[in-house]
Amino acid sequence: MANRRIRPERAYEPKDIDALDLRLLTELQADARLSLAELGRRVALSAPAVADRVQRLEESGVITGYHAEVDPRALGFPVTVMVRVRPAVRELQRISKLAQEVPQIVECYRMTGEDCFYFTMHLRAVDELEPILDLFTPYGQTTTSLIHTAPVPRRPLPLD
Amino acid sequence: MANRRIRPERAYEPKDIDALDLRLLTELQADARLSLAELGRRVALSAPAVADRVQRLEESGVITGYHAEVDPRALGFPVTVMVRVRPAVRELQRISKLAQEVPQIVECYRMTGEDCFYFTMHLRAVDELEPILDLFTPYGQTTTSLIHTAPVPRRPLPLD
DNA sequence: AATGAAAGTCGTCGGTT
DNA sequence: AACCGACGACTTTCATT
Repeated sequence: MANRRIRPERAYEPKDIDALDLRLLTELQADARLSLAELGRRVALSAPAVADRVQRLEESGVITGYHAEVDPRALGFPVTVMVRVRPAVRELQRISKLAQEVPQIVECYRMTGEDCFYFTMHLRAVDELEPILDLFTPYGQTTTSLIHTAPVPRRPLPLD
Repeated sequence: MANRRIRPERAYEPKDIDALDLRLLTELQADARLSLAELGRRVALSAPAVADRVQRLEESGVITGYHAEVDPRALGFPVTVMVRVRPAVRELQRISKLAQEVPQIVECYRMTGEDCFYFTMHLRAVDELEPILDLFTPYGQTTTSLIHTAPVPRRPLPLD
């Protein structure tokens, strides 16, 4: 067998993030459209100082993006589905690739356990479900759940 | 048994969203900090017109927020865990409540199937896992997976 | 429903502490 | 690392179409 060296992702390095950075991150997680001036008022810093810090957080990869959150139902996607996949042997890559190619899938993760993939998708109707699942069944066993409610809707990381 | 009337959430109503709105939503999903002026340039509309439309999308609940996305690992949460819960009888409410109360949990959903809750959390170390799972085990059976990678990192709803 | 113009606010840059 | 001041850009409001 080939000598496969495993290269772990760079281990966790606590970039030097201070309490002020955490406050800025908390504010921006709650409202990404706050002006730099308003952020400055909230943390008692001038706008240029805030701009510097935010730019540093972006460039160091702490902030990875700013996104409007939309309600899929309001946009004609009333059905949200979570699918777990237990892959057949040697089909891991194919499942990753398929997930990337199906636009209705808004996230897919690889994890430990038998069902080592899961993905979430938003559909215009339940009719859309079967043809999508049929894309995956050749390469693994799927378990599908319709999402009803969100006891905890997506919320920010607590940074206190 | 009491007469329990089930009130469904208001059925999906296609709010009048036109192609221009969808373009604005696509832009704001990709970059929530775009200025109204820049949005206007991209969709060939004046800044006040964009401001009107965006405000309408916010007030009608299509846009539910603007959030900075952060990398949990860069902030000292190198462990991401997905937990499914198969509740014991009559313990559904208690599980919802617990999920709300554990700050490391960043989302929790109720769904169809035997494991009818799932939640995701970010931890500073695997040591944190056991005490959190122990909060839930009195009320249901948990299945835990460590998340490795994201074949599809969170991405916007396709609105074409 | 969108535009153009005006007033106030904001982002950015250079220089300073 | 943060502040200040200045200029250009942006946001917001209002009158107009």
